[in-house]
Amino acid sequence: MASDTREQFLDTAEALFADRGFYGVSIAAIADELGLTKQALLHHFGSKEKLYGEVLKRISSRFDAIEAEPVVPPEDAASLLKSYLLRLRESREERSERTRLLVRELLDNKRRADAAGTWYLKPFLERLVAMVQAIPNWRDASRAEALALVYQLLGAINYYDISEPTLTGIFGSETYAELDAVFPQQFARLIDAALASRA
Amino acid sequence: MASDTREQFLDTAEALFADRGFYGVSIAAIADELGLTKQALLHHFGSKEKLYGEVLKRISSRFDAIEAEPVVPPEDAASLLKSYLLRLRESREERSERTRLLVRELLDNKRRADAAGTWYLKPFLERLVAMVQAIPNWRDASRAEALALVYQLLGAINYYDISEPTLTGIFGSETYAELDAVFPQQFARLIDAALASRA
DNA sequence: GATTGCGCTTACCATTCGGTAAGTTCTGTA
DNA sequence: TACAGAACTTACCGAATGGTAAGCGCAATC
Repeated sequence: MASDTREQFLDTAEALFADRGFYGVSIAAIADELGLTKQALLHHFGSKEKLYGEVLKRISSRFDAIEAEPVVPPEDAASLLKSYLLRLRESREERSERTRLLVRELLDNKRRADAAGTWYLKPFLERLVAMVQAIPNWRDASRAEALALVYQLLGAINYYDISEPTLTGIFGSETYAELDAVFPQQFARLIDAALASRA
Repeated sequence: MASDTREQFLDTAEALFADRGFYGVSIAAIADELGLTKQALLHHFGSKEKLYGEVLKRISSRFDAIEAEPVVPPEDAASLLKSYLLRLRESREERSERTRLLVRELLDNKRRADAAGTWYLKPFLERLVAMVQAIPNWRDASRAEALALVYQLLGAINYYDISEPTLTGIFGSETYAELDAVFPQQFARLIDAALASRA
């Protein structure tokens, strides 16, 4: 059960980093969560930076796993992309923590470019761009155009994902629930409209 | 020149908080930037939290300023919203710092809900929702539906805004420049398509 | 049955953190 | 010219930070 502790450290570190950010979490706080001392953590990971790096690495590998998923029955390219994006959205429950961490990394990696040198998003984005360019309307679109579209759609999901506390704060939890119920349909319409926008 | 120093503190604090986050910046670092001591900062603001609160307040008031801007010639509601969103996007240069800070606040305000109790985004969002509901196609849309749309469009912009370092890191600066050139047109098309998506 | 190495702890350290206390220097005012 | 208050500074402080050093218990190995 040696690597079990390691895995538990990575789990709670991921959760806490997502919640409070790199500088907002002390290694002692992470260890406390497991009833261990911070030196136990340092024993396994060497330093806080390395722990953070391993958390990112693990997320990266999970992205690859999503990619590798069988992409359901071979439909036309447009509905393939659509179903992929909708599936991405549906997995919010399990994904929101990762999204928060990812957005924090987007904000921070200018300063800590060394650790982020892995660019774990790259294959994910490439895959999406390829899916867009497989759609007839978009065949003649440049890579940049396809990427712009992809990024706008991802932004629509991810920005919403990190806004739950703020939105409930502003509008109250019942209005937020209503919003959350409506969001997927609206997003589906947005995808359709965006993909059709290119004559 | 008394309030000048105050204003300078707010400026550099805003920049540093946007860059590194609340916990990533010490008040000493902010003061150093101006060649002053952290006690000078405390003299003006009392505490780090209060300084942060004032930074948010100032951003909030700037949002109101954007709102209050004359909304150009009275066109139809749809192009009104479109031009507003495009103007919002165009001001990215001056806005990106604010966007980063805002996104950090979206991520953090669950923990620091007291300071964020102002919900400075509310009037801004309300205004956008009203603009959507003024559009014929969207007149019968629920508030939640309109809000979902608004939030998706805002997400498309803001998520992109905070991704510049990552995107240049992944694709190189020349590809990013290409992407950045294409983005506004693509966003304009996204708005059109989204607004038209409702029959 | 001694030894080795892993998982972990206690003890400790220098540094940095936000914040307090007590001046000092300058400027405007009566 | 005396005084008040604003704008700072130097000098601290206790707490928390990330990290080092050394050792303890225990299981596996020879």
